[in-house]
Amino acid sequence: MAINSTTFREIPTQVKDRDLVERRRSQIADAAVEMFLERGFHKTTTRQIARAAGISNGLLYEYVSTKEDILYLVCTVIHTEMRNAVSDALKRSDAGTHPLAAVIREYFRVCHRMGDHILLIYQETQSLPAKWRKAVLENEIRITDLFADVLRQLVRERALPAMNGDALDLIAHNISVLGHMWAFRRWFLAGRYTIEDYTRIQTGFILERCRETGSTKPRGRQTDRPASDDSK
Amino acid sequence: MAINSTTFREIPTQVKDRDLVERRRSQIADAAVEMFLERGFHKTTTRQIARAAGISNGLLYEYVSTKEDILYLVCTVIHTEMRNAVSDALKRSDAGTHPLAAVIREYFRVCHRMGDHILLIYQETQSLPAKWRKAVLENEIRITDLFADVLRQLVRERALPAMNGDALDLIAHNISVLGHMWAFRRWFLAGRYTIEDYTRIQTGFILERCRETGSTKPRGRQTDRPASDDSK
DNA sequence: TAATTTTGATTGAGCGCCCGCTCAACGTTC
DNA sequence: GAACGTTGAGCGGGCGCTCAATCAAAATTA
Repeated sequence: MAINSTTFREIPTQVKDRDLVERRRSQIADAAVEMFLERGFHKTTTRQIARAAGISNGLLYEYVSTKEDILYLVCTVIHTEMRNAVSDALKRSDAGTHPLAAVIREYFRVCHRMGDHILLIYQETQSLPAKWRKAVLENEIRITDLFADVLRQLVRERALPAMNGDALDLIAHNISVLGHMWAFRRWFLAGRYTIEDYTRIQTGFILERCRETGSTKPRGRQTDRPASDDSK
Repeated sequence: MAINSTTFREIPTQVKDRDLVERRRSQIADAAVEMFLERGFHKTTTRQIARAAGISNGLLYEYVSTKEDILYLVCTVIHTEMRNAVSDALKRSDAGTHPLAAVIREYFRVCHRMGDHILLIYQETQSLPAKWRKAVLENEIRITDLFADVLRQLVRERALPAMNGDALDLIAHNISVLGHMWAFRRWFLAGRYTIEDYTRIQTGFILERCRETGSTKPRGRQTDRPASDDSK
């Protein structure tokens, strides 16, 4: 998995060859992801990472200057993969269902597949130096923004009733987090729901208000109310 | 904050005096909570904990046999406090609003107050030995169950429309997690919503389906549909 | 009651290990 | 023979945990 070029520039290195840096960092990140998933960040040693990446532990420190750098690489790789998976899914427009339902289904599928990775980010973000923690949290928001964009688009197309911005943004956050919820409560939820059931029920909740308006042509029963009826 | 007597018995000790054990463990847990909130579990040393608790680091190990034991104490203390806060809130029945709205408001208030504690549990649960991690996760479910109980009660009283068990349970989980969401996305959300706004909008989403049925006397517009209308 | 022993709580110096990180030395390529 | 990439032994320090010694108070004895 290639590493975001921004991240690439943020972490200093002595090595001149740009391509080599990117390749080595990918090796390192890929090896580290595996180990962090298994043992967690703190219980994994830099020696183990180097060995798994197939390089000496001295060389490791030519491409990275602290162990936290590695964690940052890992978080970036994970977010990049999630973002790509989600935005790929958004492109494949899925006929026959409500477009929002399709988005949610694809996203939840990603959360199902990458459950451990999501957990890892929740758990280890705090171990990053402030500057990079901020970057990681903002990556999280960038994924949420994908949903907000879709929602706005659907409102514009009248596939969803009009609503105010605050409510719309929160729906985007809810989609994000309800996906994550499957990841961090899977140990419990998977015992009583399949991911399909989970997706169906949650989609029901999220779409509640526009459910009866059909898939693309809303009857606008509620559109007369301008927003989410929470007029202060 | 007194420590759950179950936990009390789970952790072995050489000290005979039961009261003393409980008192000392409270000292230790209280000191540790503070330090874990500030520095995190891994960056806090047992020496620091002992010092903050006002005892020698040798004595620490008379009441606890590993550093992880301390983390378990801390998690238990936090869950006990949350559970108490929530179930206290449930007793104070709040007239004038939909009873579920009152529950959500009180719970979100607790999440707001204890945001850092909630984060701590999300982050550090993984560091516990398997046996206690399980116990901590189950404590999380016990809180969720409080909501499920309320929901069932409200359905019985017809303050909420009938719905099937799966959907009802998931609503309880959603309430839990949307409260947590305020904790772990506060750095972002607090910039655009007050906790009151957040509560209002989220309550709107959760109550969507029974919103128009009034606070206690539903008109039953939807009760004819037996469940959450997701008939497979 | 005074002296003595026993029991249980407490101390803190220190052991042993681990792990992040460095650096002198060594290829390799041009 | 530069320039660059790579190696791995080893330094330095930190930290979880232990244990012989100490203190306090209760129990026992005279």
